[in-house]
Amino acid sequence: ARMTAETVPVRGPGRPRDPHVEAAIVQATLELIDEIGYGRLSVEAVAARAGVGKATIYRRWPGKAELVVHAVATVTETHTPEGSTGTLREDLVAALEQMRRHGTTMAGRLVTRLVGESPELIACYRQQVIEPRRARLLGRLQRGVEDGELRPDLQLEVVVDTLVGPVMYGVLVGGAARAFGSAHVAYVEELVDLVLRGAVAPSRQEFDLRSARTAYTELSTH
Amino acid sequence: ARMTAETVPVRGPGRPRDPHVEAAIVQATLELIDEIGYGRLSVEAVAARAGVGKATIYRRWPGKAELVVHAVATVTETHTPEGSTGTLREDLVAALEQMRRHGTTMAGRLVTRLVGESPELIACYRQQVIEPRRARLLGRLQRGVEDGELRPDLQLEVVVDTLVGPVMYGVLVGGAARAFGSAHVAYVEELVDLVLRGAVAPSRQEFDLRSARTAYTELSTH
Amino acid sequence: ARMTAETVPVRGPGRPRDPHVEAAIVQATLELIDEIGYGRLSVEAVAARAGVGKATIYRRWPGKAELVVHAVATVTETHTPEGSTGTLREDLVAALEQMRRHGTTMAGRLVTRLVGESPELIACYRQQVIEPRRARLLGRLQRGVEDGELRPDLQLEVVVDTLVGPVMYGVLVGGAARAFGSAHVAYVEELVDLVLRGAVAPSRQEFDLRSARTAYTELSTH
Amino acid sequence: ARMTAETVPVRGPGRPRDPHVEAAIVQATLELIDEIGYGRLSVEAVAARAGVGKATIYRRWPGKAELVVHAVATVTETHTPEGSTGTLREDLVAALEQMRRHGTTMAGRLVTRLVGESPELIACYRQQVIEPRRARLLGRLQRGVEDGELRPDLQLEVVVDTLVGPVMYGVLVGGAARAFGSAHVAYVEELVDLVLRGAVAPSRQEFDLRSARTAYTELSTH
DNA sequence: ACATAATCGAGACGGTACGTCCCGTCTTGTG
DNA sequence: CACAAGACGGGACGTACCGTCTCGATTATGT
Repeated sequence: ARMTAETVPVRGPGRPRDPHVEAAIVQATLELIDEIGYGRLSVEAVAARAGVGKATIYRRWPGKAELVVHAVATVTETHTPEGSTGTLREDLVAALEQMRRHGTTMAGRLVTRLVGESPELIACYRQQVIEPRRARLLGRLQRGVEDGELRPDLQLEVVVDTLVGPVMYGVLVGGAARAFGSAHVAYVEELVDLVLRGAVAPSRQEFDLRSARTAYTELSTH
Repeated sequence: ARMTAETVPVRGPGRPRDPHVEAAIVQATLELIDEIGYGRLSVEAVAARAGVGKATIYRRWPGKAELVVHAVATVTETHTPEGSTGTLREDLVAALEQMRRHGTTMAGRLVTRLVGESPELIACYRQQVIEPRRARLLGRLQRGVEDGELRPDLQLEVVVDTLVGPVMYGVLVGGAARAFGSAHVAYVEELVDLVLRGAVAPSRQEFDLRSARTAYTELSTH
Repeated sequence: ARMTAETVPVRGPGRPRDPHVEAAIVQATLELIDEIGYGRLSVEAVAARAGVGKATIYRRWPGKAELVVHAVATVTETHTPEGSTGTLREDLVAALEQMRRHGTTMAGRLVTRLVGESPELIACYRQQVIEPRRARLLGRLQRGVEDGELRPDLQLEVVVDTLVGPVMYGVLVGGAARAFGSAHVAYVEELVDLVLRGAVAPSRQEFDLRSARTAYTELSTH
Repeated sequence: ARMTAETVPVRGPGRPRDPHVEAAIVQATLELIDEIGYGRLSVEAVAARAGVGKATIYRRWPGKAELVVHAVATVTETHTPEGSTGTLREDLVAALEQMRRHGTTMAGRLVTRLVGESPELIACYRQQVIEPRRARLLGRLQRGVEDGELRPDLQLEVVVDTLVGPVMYGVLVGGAARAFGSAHVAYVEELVDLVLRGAVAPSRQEFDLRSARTAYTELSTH
């Protein structure tokens, strides 16, 4: 089943779809999720608030879940800072920190609510939101290998998971990230340090990791 | 809101509640969650499958969410496997592997369906299933520190997350674990090796990690 | 397909249907047909006015058409004057006149609107409304034959049609009954006289028909 | 409300209307009324079957009702059969028989579907189909009176109804005509005989009716 | 023994929302 | 302009469940 509105609408005959209408629907959806939550949200209410017929919504998305995923993804997609100009460590921390913070925003919490709705939804969410970020992280790690900063024998896919997994798991279910105050960047730094320590090339060990050492230790004794 | 059926039903006059009925309801609930998911599950269907009147369900639980939490809690009451007697690496791999396999059982699939549904559901799941396992892993790591096997300056909570997170995230959402065939133990081994490499005390590095190195590499080139 | 609510509800298990509810629905239906017509009538509006859920209506009737037929039939069924105590001519005139007037009442106009909706509806209407009246007329004619008042060689079915047909056709489509003021009983009398003149036994001719001769002639020159 | 397409479409500038299009629409309309009835007919379906845009229909007729009236009127434009050259009885039987048979054609079935739909529809049908036939019958009866064959004190309008009513009522709703097989001409003959017996001048009674007496009697005892 | 009282299955009830079908109007691009 | 295609706001359709409420039939306990 189609999961999202076609991004390029295949200009056929007939009146073309009004992009303003789509924007209004997405806007109304986001507002309503924020106000009453996913569970209580109804397509009927979305249509009413957007000043739109129900059929206009169902013409674009198969159902409520897909509409919401698309709406959330719309909000999410933005803020994709391109370049990575810092240290490897800095870039990883920045990317994960952004991911972590995303989990605490409205949009992130929405997604949290949606994952697990159905296999299709998970697939949709992965494709739209997760994979791009994984890919970006993967690219940065690849460069690390090329620069001789990381060991050449790493399974980078696993390394990415080892970075992304704890953060997203913390967002979805809650682990140390919650227990020790996921609001703080120190958690992410500790995570990156741990993984990098096992990932950097032996010759660089001393050089790259001597930073941000104390922050988390101090925090965790609060 | 009350979350579970009263454990001791205030023995008074009148016909007592039939425990077989409760069992049938829970069974039907679990089956239906597994088959069609929480979202599409209806109390009506549960009643029909259990051969029970709707009122009989509402007499015990305030609503669908509470029923489901109770049912899942019933299943996931931990059957804690015995202690750890192997290497640190062996023990970690074993624990994570069990966790990963759990995600493919019915109970595990149930959780997948429930993640993100509601704070109560997550809380229940964490308390019943996750925390015991985290605690066990944490204990094993602590022993590793005491044995001098692991660095003494580690934030063990973060280390636990770094091990549990990727596995559970793979189960719930799918990452490299899915891409490279999460069915294989090699994924878990690669993960443990990566983390341990960053976690073992410098003096033990050479000693502990020279194993299971090739398996994953070979697999991933299939 | 079932066409009407079951008259005797086959007392099974479960909560029995509330007869007050049915009455309210029928009442609301009749009111709304009267106010806005069959075409503009909606089950939704009926439910709202009756203070009833839509499902409660659909539990009893398959759809709008059947509901309306039942409601109209309810109104119609009443006013079935049993005995026939007058002359043959008087009884026939009375019966047809009642039929004609019925066509001008609300209920009658409603039926007019319904006939032609679908073959099923016509069948339903015939069974519920027309056939009983035809049967009554037929019975009266039969008595006329037994009394020696009518010719014994008549096809009474055809005679019934010859009496009912013009009246109902006038109601449905409009003929002389409309053109000459269907509001007046004289049309029916003229019709009965014409038919009887061809139906009475030769020996009774002079005796039975010498009445009500002039009324219609006078009217038609208005 | 305007009822038909403009007959002369105000020849101005721009592309003229395609007459083929109009024909296709009318054809599709008639087919669909015959197949699913007026109630279930939709402009959308008409457009689809005619291979035409909806706007093209609404450009010609204000709505569904008017389209249908126009389509039906198109079909029923009377192909008036020639005069009457036989006996009074023969002519009446022939005229009514033609009417009866008409009810079994597509055009006739269309009318069945339309009766009672709306005042406009009935008016259109009466004007287009019924009145010409009534007028013809009336004329023939008038000649019967002039010839001294029929009683001079008859209300001929009522006599026409008494002949037309049963036949049309049988076609529309079903009476004895259905019960005894309206497919047979004997029904019409019995009807005509009954009415004529009450309508012929006393002096001619013996002379005119001694025919076709037995046919129906035999049929009805099958 | 027998009334009392809570349970059970079944299912009707007033509602809310679903996703679909048309209505009649309006934009497109192509003759 | 007319035309096909089809999007649009709107309204009703008939269905599925919600959580509540009778029903009649059980099944214990407390007299």
